[in-house]
This record gives sequence, C-alpha cells and structure tokens, in this order.
Amino acid sequence: MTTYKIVKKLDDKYNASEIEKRCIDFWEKDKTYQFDKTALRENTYVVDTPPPTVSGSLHIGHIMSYTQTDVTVRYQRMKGKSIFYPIGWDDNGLPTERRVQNYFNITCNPDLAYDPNFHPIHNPKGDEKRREVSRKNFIEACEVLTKEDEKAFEDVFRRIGYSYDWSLKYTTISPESIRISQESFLDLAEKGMVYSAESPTMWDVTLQSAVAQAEIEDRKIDGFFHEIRFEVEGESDYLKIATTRPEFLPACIAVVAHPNDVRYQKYFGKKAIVPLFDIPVPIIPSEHAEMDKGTGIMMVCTFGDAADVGFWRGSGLPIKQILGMDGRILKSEDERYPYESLNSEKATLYYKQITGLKVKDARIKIVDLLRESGDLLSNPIAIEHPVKFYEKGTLPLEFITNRQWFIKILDYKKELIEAGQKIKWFPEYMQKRYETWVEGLNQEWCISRQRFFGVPFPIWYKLDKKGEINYKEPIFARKEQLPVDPMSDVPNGYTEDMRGCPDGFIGEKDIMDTWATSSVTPQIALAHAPKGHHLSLPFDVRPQAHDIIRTWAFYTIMKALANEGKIPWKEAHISGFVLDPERKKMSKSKGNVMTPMPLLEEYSSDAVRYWGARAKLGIDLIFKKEVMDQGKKLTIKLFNAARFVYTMVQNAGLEKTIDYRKNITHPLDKSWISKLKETVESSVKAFEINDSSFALEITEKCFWDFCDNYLEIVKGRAYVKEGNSAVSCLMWSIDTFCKLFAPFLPFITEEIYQTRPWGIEEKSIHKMLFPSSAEYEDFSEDISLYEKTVSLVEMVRKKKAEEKHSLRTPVVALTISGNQKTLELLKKAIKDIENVLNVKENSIVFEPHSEELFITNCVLGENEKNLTNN
RNA sequence: GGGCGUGUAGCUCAGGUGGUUAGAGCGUUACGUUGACAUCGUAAAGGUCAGAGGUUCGAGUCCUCUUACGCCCACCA
Repeated sequence: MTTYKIVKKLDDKYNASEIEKRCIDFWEKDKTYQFDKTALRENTYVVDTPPPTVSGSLHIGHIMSYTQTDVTVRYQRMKGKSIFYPIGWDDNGLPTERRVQNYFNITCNPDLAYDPNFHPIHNPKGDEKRREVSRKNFIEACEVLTKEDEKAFEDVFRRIGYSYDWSLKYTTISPESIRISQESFLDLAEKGMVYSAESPTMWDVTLQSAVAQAEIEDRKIDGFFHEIRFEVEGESDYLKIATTRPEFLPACIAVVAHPNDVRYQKYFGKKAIVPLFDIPVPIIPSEHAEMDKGTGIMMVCTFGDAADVGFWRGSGLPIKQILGMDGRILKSEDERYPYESLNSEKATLYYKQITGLKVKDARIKIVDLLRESGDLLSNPIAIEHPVKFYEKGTLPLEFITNRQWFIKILDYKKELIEAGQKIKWFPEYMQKRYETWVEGLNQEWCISRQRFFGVPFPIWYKLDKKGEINYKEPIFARKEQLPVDPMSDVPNGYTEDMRGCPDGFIGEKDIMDTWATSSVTPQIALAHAPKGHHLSLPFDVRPQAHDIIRTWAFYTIMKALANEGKIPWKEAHISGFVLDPERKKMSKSKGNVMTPMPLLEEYSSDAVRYWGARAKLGIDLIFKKEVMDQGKKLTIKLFNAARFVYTMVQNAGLEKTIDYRKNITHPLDKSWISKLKETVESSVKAFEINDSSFALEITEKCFWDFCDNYLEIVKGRAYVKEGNSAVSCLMWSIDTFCKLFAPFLPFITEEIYQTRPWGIEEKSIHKMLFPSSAEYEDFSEDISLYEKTVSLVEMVRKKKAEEKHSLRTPVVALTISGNQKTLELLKKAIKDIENVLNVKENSIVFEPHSEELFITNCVLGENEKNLTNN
C-alpha cells in the first residue's frame, strides 16, 4: 500500500500548499481515482465530463461548475461505486483555429499537399504574408499549441483536486475522436438522415462559413426604414414600400401584400416596377405580409432576411443572387446588371455603382441614388431592430445560396422532446429550456463548415468526363477506413493520380460543425476506456452550463437517439454562470474574467472548492471573495479541531479497535451523537437529490456547533483519565466530519484522516464509505440533553458578555429554573456544565418552577483582570 | 409577443413536508486570549421576507393578481 507520508502527524501550523502536494502525490501513486472496469454497471457511476475548450485559459466559471460535478462524483465514489470520470480537451474548432493562425502566422489551404518538413514556429509579428499550409500541417500546428494549453489546464485541475481518471484523457481532434465522429455521420447517412443541398444558407461573411440555427443570436442594432416609390405597370398611382435593406433592390423578385388587404387587392396580378433598375416584379397576395406593419406592402428580395427565404421557398420564383460570399455585391461576368429589366442600360448604370461594395456601403449608395431619382419618399426613419448574428461574429448574417450538408432533425421533434422527458434535469426547470428550443427549431442542422481545423467529411465526389462534380452520388468512406481525410486519402476503387481529373474524384473540402464531434463525447470517452469494459449509453450524468443546452445537450441527445436509439444520460446537471460584481457575465472581451490559479494560491484549493460547492446548481452566482475566506476559515478550523482531538486521543492512550465507539457511555456524549446522526441523515438525503450545496451547509453548521459548544463543554472531562467516553466521542466526530466534508474539501480531510494517531496505514479517505445514520443509532440518546445544555451555556455566556467579563470568569452562584424533566436531564451533565461555566462544584441550584429554561440568579466572581485593575 | 426564473439584514446568499422569537458569512459595534485555533472566540445591533388579496387555527413557504429585475424562445418589411 502507498504510504501517505513518513511522519504521520499533523503539522503544528496549517500549510495548504504542503498538504496539497502530499495529497496529489498520494492519490497519483495510490491510483485512488482509477476506474475499475470489473465493477457491475449498477455499481458504477458514469460521467460525460465537459471537455473544456483549450484556447486561452480556464476561468472561475469553469471552477464553479466543475467543482459541483467533482463533489457529486466524490460522493458516489464514497457510496462504494466504481467511477468512470474521464476528462477531455476540446481542441477542435474555431477559437483554436483563430489562435493558431495568429500564433504561427499561418493559414490553411486545404488544396495543398501535406509537407512533412514543415514545423510551426511562433511568429506573432506577421510582417510577412501568412504562410499557407495543408490541412494536415495546420492540424499539426493546432496540436502543438493546444498541448501547451492542455498542460496548463491539467495543472489547474490536478491542483484543485478533481478526481478524474487521467488515464481516460481524450482530445476531440485525436484520430480516435475523428473516427467516431465520422462513423456517427456515416451511420446517419445509412439511415437516410443526412443530405447535401444547394439552398439559401445563413452565412457569416467574416468567417466565410455557413452556421447553424444553434449558433446564431439576435442583436438589436440601429437601422433605418426607407420608404420607396414603386410604380405599378399600367397604373397612374404608385406603391409606398418600406424596407431596411434598400441595397437589395436589384435582387427584388416580388412585391407582396396580405390577401385580405383591400388597399392592395386591385393590384394583385399586376406588376410593380423596381425603381432605378426598372425591373417588373409580380404583385402577389401572401400571408407573409401583415396589414398593420409598415405600409402593409413589402418587397421580397433574395435574400434580405429569413422571411424572404420563407416566401421564396413557396413562390417558385427564381433567385437573383447579388451578394457574394465575401459580403460584397457581386460583379456580373459581362459587367451588366444580370437580370431582366425594362431598361437594361439604366439598370446596368446603377448596378455598376454598387458592385464590389460591402452591403453597408451599397446601402448608402442606393439611398443616395434613390434620393437623386426622387424615388425616396421620405427621409430615412431611424429604428432599432433585431438582426441575426453568428454568436462569435461581428457582422450580420446574410442568406447566401450554396451547397451544404444537413442532418434532418425537424422530422424528429417529438422524439427529441420525449427523450428530454426521460432525462432528469437538475434543476428541473432546465428541461423546459430544452423543450422550448426543440419546439422552436425551424431549420435542419447545417453541419458543414467552410473551415479547416475540425473533423473532415468522410466523403468524395465523382467527376464526370468534363470534370464536373457529381454531388448527387457522393462516395462515402467505408467504416473500416476511418478516420479519413478525403483531401489526402483516396476512395475505394480510385488512385491518387485520379484526384481532380475528368472521370476521377475530388475530396470534400468542408469540415463538420464542431458540435458534430462534441455531440458524441460519450462515445469518444468510451473509446478511450480500458479494453474489455462493459459500459454503454446511457451514462449516469451530463454536467454542463445552461448556455449550451441548445447546442451540446441538444446535439448529444439527438445523436444518441439517431445513432443508438437511446438517451445519452439519465441525468443532466445544469450549472449557472459566475457574474462579476456588476452582475455582468464574465468574458474575455469585457476584461472581467478571473483565472483560478491565483485564487488557488491565495485561498487554497479546498477554500476555492468550498466557494464553488456552496453555489446551488443552475444559479448564476455573483463572484464574492468572502465566501472563499469562509472556506479557508472552515478548513483551518477543521485542521485545528483535529489536531486538538488527536492530542486528547494520544493522552488518553486510546487504541484503534473496532469497538472504540463502545467507550461512548456518557449521556451528554450520546446526546451529541444524536445530533451528529441527524446531520449525517440530512446530508445523505441532500446528496441523493443532487443538492450537495445543502449537504455542505448543514455539515458546516453542525461542525461549528461541535467546535463552539460540544467540544468546549466536554473539554474538561476529556483531560481527565476517566474521559474515554468524551475522547472517543470527539474522535468519532472528527472522523465523521472528515467523511462528510471529504467530497467538498478533499485535501484537508485526507490530511487529517491519514494522520490519525493510530499509526496504522489507511486507504484514502476518498475510498471510504460515506457515513450512514444507522451506524450512529446504537450510540445515540435523546438529543435534548445536548440542546438544553447548549442553551444553558449560551445564557451564561451572554450574561458574562453583557457584564463585560471574560468567559473564564468564575460563577459564584447560579440558579437554573425550568421544568422538572429538563432539570433532571441537565443533572446528567452537571460536571460538564460546572466545568464549562466555571461554577464551583455542587453549587448550582435547580428550581423546578417554570416551563421555560432560564437562569434566575447568576452572580459572577471577580476575574483576574478586574482584580489587577483594582 | 410566449415561457422560465428571481426579489429575504448594508452586501452575498440559505431557509426541505406550512408550525415557537426568520438564519449564515462578510461588514458594523462591544467584550474577550495561560490548556486546538488571532487565518481566533463570545455576544449585540441590523428584517413590514417586493406589493396587494386569498386558503388555513397558523403563510417567507401554498393560490391569484400587480410590480421590478434576469434569462430562454419567437417576431424581424
């Protein structure tokens, strides 16, 4: 067995960093947290740990939620369960990609061949042009950089004592993870749930990639209503059409009004003329238009917003694409306005003035032109309106038509909601959030991204005789081929020299949405488990924060359901955020993030864990250092209380026998054990409903009661030879508190447990069984003796405080009033009471006159200070 | 517009099946240290439990409404 340390004795002074070092070393050598694959499933607790994104650093929000999970896991371990608690690093995705580009001054060109001689070097200056490298080289560069971050993350997680089995560590960009992600995709392809299509896609022009519904957010931005004059063919009057996006005039395909709108009914079937460009477009009745909004009549362009896309889908009208992938107005090949116009010359003249401009500039230009031509009916009206953004983007999303891969989800809403109902959510109301999200889904999951650092699609396309791509019949990789990179691997039946040639093939350049990989974390974790394990879905728990219910939780449920027909986990534990003192979410851009390492140094790991563990699941927490102070104080108090009790145990010559608890015979001690029993019972109850913060709260309360009252009251008895009952009771209490606190404060409790005065080697406390109230049953007695004694002590203390005397001031005369029963009870602890109050032996008078317990006469003697002063 | 959550001491938060006088930490004030602990102890002050109504012998807790704040979703001419 691994030795905890050579000198098995508590230090004289509490030293957090020494204790932390000893414990980390001990747990490592002892393999305390190793997963035991031989345990039965019902004796195993399986966790789908969130792999943190390794770009930048961990912040205090991680610490709160990861601590809450570790506490739960440690409790389960102390229930005797084998724990499958892996840790992974999410190094796959955009944040890493951006960071790597800047750090090495490189950029990825997936068309390039792999260069085995390329080694990335730190080059932040970026004086020279960014070097283009192949996708494989780029991924290698990502791995170089993420390794450093992962080291720093691991240091923090080890230091704070998260009980991962580090041998289960995975990364989301590893070949194994890529394999699993691709396999999941191929499985869905077989099931007919994936397809590629060319259609209007939400497009981030800065990122130059498609994004999915889950990654977009609304932001209120300033804009203008422009009221524009549209003439009607064959009519003398004109239409007044309001739009926020006049730059899309040349892409206008129709004008629509509500079918019941009497103002416009007479125009239906006629054509409106788009100003400047003289484009005749049909005036169509459509429910898309609302009578009471604006002028009640609107123009439809391809595409100004999601409503335009919706209308276009049902209209059968052709798309007029004027916006390029770079967010600029397209130049047509012959530099003419490329669509139908009554006056092509004029249309071209105007169109030329906006080609190549960014949408915002094009808008300004068009407004100027409308003003000049007299088609702007009023000055633009300033408004604030919600616009869709990519959550990490800076410019509004555009709808641009291109080819993307999708996973069908809209047909499965019912099943997805039912799966959500089978999962127990903590707190419960988080299930509602999941349901709201699923109900509100209106797009299939677009999983292709025009990026580089991620999981490639296991797909190639055939080229025909002319070298044109056949998208209709993609070549899927075979499962035994995985993982594949279609840009360097070759599909079955082809050779590398056929790549890009007529009658040959070409690889799919795009990569998958990072969530396509994150959504299979349970499967990835299992792939990293020791051979011969018997685990499968569902896991026991998924801990995560509430902001990613619509992404991580949703996609994981969706994949588990589609791939395996199962729910991924039985429970979801949803944590909140840490807010700064102004109640703002901590974020890098606001500069208000706190990193954990300095706090661990300042307060100790146990104290920081205390802070995280006190927060309730799901609640957003305002960061308060004072709570860490409280944790630090508690830790030191535990240390000192244990040190004192251990000295008593040594003095009493108490031996470790199974039966030392049998020494506990004194009524007051047994009464205290009742109190302890109650706390154990409530603590277990709280843990069982995943309310560990409550368990901590009541344990702490009981512990301070122990220190302030019980320990003080029996101190005198513990010093004398016949004090074995008290000493045994103190010892058992310390043992109990250590176990109750162990999930929260793993370091100090291990230190105290390992330095027990028996001198016998012990297993880690974290492998011991959590206390159960039944163990205390036989040693407990009516709790009221303890409670009455404490209230009596408090009364006398208060009297001494009121008279500004020291607590050691002798009491010359004391009369206690109360009912007969109470007084008889108190007499059982008379020696302890005399001692703690410093009353002369046999001088307490009992008066059985009143119902309530109180002191009718309390005369204090002179204390030493007063004597010297006089 | 729909939904969810929150409102308790100066601050940050607990208050479980409704049950004495509503709790903790920090902060404030007073006192205290010779035998675990000054990274300390004992005590005090501090509350119309957001507001109104209802159920009940009894409501911080249950119901209805109002109000303030936060979040999620939707709308986006």
